[in-house]
Amino acid sequence: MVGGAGGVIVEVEAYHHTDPAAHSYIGMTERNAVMFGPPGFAYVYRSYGIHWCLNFVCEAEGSASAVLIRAIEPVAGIAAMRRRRGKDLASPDDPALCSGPGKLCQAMGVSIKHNGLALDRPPFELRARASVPEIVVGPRIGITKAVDEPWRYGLKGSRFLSRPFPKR
DNA sequence: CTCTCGATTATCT
DNA sequence: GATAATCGAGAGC
Repeated sequence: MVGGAGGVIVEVEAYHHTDPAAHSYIGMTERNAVMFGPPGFAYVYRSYGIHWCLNFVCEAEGSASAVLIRAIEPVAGIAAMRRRRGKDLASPDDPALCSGPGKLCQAMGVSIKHNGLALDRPPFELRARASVPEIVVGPRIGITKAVDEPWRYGLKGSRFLSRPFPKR
């Protein structure tokens, strides 16, 4: 979680430098430089000029890989997140609060200030899951290249996914 | 409920 | 100047 607000990650997408849709595909730029650095850091960028997206830099043979956080299940700081979203969400656990890259970043107040920060120091707090949940895999969403690559991972049956996964 | 389309701005070519 | 790993509103079924 981030800065006292956050929740359980329920959906992610994998990217690495051989992926045409990844920012690290073309090569290192000023923006994605953190992806080429050591793992365990946050990579934050702007999408369509108005949304923030949060990634975790991962270790994958030094190949500039990262995981995009697509959705979380709100657990802490829900009131603060609702305030930041500026929406009148009917139910306290409304999936619309964090069911998407842009939404969860807005909810947790993630911005360019968090780019390149370590995930094991404030305001970040990364904790391991108590047990291994059931995971499903599916095609990725919201990109224009290599959409069919099955690199989207989600928590099976979660109501907080940005979109439901296909049956398998 | 599903699908289409416009908004908005840092970054890249 | 063109592009984008999205969101949300609004039209059409």
